[in-house]
Amino acid sequence: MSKQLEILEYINEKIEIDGQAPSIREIGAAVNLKSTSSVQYHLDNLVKKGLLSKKANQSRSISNNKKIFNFKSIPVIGEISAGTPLLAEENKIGEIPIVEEKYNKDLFALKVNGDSMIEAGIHDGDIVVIDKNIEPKNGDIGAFMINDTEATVKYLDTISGKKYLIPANKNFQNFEINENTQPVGKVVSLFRDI
Amino acid sequence: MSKQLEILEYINEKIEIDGQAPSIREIGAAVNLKSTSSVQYHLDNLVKKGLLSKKANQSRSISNNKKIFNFKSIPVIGEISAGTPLLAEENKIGEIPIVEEKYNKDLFALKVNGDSMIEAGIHDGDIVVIDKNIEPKNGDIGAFMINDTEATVKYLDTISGKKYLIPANKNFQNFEINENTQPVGKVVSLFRDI
DNA sequence: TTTTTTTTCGAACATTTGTTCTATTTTGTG
DNA sequence: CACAAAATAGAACAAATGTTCGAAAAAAAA
Repeated sequence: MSKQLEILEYINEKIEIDGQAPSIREIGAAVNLKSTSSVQYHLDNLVKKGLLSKKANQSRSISNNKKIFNFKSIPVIGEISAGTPLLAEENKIGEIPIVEEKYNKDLFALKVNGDSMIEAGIHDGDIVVIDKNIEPKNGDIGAFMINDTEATVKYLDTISGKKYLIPANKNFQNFEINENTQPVGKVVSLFRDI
Repeated sequence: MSKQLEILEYINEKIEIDGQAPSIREIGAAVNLKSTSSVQYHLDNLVKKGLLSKKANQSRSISNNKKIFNFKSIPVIGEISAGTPLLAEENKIGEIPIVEEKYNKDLFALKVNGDSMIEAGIHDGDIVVIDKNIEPKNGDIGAFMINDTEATVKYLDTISGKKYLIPANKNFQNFEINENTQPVGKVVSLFRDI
């Protein structure tokens, strides 16, 4: 393997493991180059090739120029303990990753319970991502809090002037929205482990 | 805001933006502390509290001790260009994030085309994650290459001794596996934007 | 107020680290 | 082989950086 590649791989590995780039001398030691200038020589070439960046006169400032996919994570909410707010830490059962472009701070995820939405392709155990920032409109799938104790995922629609939560399952009944039903947000995506 | 918090936030911000921790003097300049030892004083306390870590005598080695969710990404394959291998770079239409614990190098994702699996809750446009490392068994949902030109997602099962690819849609027909049908892997999870 | 504790400063020092220069060695090529 | 190019070494230097100490200032407590 060429020295250049060896250096590149060592740097990437070091950044991955330590979260910090190595110093010139550390690189030299790792790839068996006894002189810092030998390392500099290869670093210069790697920078010229556009494979690395570094700041002048700043220690451990090497960074690789890979296209970076940045991910954020959002909390996953499971069963809701009585009397706790939906997003309380104790209801959290995990985190799921979201690409940065889709992320916003009003996103969270809910583990779906039951088969009431199975005809919409939402299965028991699926995790749905909800955007609190988007109020579900007629025809949307949304998350709703009922009596502050239960979170449910349903279609929202208006029938003869009245608003209903509508399951996607013939075995379930529509539920007329009352003052104890609060919209939480719109379902924007879905995850499933098979 | 307390100096300690101010320092903590500056460090986190700096790491986020630069991908590299600040030096003691940079911190001092940012939070208005004229002496490096004043900064050290607060850093020591933050380390004692367990909020930060740092390596002795190593520049820019401060790291925050947040619980880190590490994410990896896997390629998403769209339409397969004729004559190209399934995972060819030109067939790639994006990346999706995967939590590190679930990740392995044999994972990739496929954008689903059509409604043939809709009764299994897999819709047109969904993205299914496939593990090339797991050969689909009877009853599993798997990805298969047909004639090296088309990737399809179907149930696999044996009927009267013959192996079939079985759609989850009454309007589609079973397809008997022949020598031009190659299993690619098992479908292990699913993503959908709604 | 007095006392104690917390916080800040200044300066000096020791390492670490990046930079630059020239010379030597190795490698590739005609 | 002779020559040129690429790669490595060595050393010296400058700058960045972490560390430590004692004293002063500020804030909190008694």
